[in-house]
Amino acid sequence: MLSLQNMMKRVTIKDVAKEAGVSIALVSMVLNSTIGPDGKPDRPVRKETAKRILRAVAKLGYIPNKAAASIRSGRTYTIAVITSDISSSFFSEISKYIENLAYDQGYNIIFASSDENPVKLSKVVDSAIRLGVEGMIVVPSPNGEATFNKISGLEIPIVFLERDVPDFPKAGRVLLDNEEAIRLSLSELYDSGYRKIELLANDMNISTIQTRVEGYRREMIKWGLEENIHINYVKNGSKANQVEEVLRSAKNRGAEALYLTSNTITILAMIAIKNLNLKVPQDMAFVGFDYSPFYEVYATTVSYIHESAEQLAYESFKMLVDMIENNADASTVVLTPELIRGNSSKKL
Amino acid sequence: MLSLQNMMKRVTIKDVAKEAGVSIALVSMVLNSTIGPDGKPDRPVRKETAKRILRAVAKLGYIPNKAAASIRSGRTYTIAVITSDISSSFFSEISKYIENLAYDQGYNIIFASSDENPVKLSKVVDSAIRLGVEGMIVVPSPNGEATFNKISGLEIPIVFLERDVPDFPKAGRVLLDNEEAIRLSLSELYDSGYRKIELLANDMNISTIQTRVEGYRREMIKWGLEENIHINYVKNGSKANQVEEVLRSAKNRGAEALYLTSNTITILAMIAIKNLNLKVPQDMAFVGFDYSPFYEVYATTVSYIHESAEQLAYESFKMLVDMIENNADASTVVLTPELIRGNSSKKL
DNA sequence: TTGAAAGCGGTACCAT
DNA sequence: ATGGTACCGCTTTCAA
Repeated sequence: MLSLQNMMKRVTIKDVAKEAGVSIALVSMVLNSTIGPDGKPDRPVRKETAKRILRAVAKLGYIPNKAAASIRSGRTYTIAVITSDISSSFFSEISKYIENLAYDQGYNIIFASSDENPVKLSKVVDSAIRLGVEGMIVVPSPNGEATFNKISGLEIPIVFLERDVPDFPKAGRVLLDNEEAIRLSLSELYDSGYRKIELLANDMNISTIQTRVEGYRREMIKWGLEENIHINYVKNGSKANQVEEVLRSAKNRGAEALYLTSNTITILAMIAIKNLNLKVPQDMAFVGFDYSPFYEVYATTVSYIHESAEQLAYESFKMLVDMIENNADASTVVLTPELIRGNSSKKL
Repeated sequence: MLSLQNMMKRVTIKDVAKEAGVSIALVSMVLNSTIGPDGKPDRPVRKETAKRILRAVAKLGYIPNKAAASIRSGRTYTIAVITSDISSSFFSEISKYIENLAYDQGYNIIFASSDENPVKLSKVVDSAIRLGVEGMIVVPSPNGEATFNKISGLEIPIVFLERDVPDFPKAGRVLLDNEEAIRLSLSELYDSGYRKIELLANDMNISTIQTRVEGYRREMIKWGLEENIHINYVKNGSKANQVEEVLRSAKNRGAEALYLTSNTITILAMIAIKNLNLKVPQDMAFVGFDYSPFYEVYATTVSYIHESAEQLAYESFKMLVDMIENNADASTVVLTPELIRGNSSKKL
């Protein structure tokens, strides 16, 4: 029966109308009617007719053209999800959850990566706008303010995920309680007896990192360990061997433990530690940031700050849809991190 | 200046035409003109006028509505990429390459995961069709034939990536030379002195796995090792502890090495081996399938069959675009695998 | 309960 | 080199 469709032009609403012997307006009505809370369709159509139309739809294999629908209705039911890198395990996990949520609610998702690059960000955002996205969930990359301004200027709702951009009243936010994350991470190391705790961070202009760096400084000072403060920046996009250099120096000056400030940097540090043949936690202890499946194959079980990808996905999607459909005000959701204990931060 | 746009309706081609004092037809022309090989625009428009139009575009911040364009032109410049799981490292790497290629050529990509589930596959495909994709790159999941038939029935070009579906003349294919992959993998183990080589595979109804299983059997027989043939199937979606069970039995019957048939199964095996405290390669040698960043954090360097994600992405995208734009016939590209040697298959 | 027709934002053809 | 206008497939009044 599929062969009937072969070589035929795509079937349109007109074809369905003709087949069912009704007007195209009626077909549209029937196809867009939903069952209301009272159990009946929300459109006044005779059951008979509706059935005839549905039969025609099935017979012809009609698939509505969303583009056509959207230009008239003004709705595209499409949102963009822009992370720094869809191929990163943490963000791709979030993406997957969002994808599934969207599916269930009839939204389409456009995924894109900013590559932490403002030019690329601007390009992908433009493309999303051309496609008519109704909202965006974005993991802000450095120096993206101009682009975010553009989005706001077009009145497109935006939700910042996992990283904040200051002075942006119109954006929703789903963030981690960074102060708590810092406390959890550093206390774990401190309580295990480590004192020479160094920080490792990506050298990126995003507020999340700044907060984490400041928090580190504050905690260390609180413990009277200002002497031991060492903040190591690694250039964004660095490979493991560059991190090895950093760790070698740290080790030379007696570093015992690492406070890691992001998932990316955690993985790089793990590789560097392995390549330097350092034993964990004896030669170098650490608490990582965010779960990664990489941990499963690592020689030592990893302690890390856990933020739920599923919750991040759920909150951001819900907030965005609320902004789109109910014109809800931008709000901020702060998630509480959790410490997962492995051997990488164990007391010696 | 952005504030000018605030609270304004989205600017359309009409506004640009008015601002520039020309007709909308001309605006469309100018915006769609490309620079030909002779260095001049391929549309006859006076430079002066063109400049004026472009200025108006910039001033108003005009962004064309692709949906509107597509319903008239019939082109959406959108393709779907459907892998088994975008959050898997191998496929997300491929996805990223395709994304970048698409960008450069003005195509938009819709990503989706089939979750190796025919029902989910059918859903994501329907949604892609509604969005008007002009072609699809798909990693075939088990029992997807009905869905692939539907796509073909609609005359939508399709390229199968990395896995084959037999009896599908209309689909393009970008595959690995499986015979060569099998030879490379098994010879490496054989040449290193391993004889009790067992196979580990996902229990999935896809031809790629069948081919690899048959190849294993053939090679083992060729070496007079039919006694040692052991094919271990692991249910799709299994966790590492289920693989541990399998490996425990294998070890008990004296298995020395594993021939791994996919990236997923490789990672599961690596985790299981680690959890069982087996030394690699002394207690258990293996050759993995496809690169994964996971290898970087593993205690042993990993030997694996390498297929280039970049090449896979390039070939499949190129083929699909050729089918879309030039009505090219479906063809098959077979990529040659390479063996990357690590210590996991070293001679003892 | 149903149909006619306007119109969404563009593109493509035909005139000029 | 430029403009007029039909038209793409659908939704949305409005009238019947």
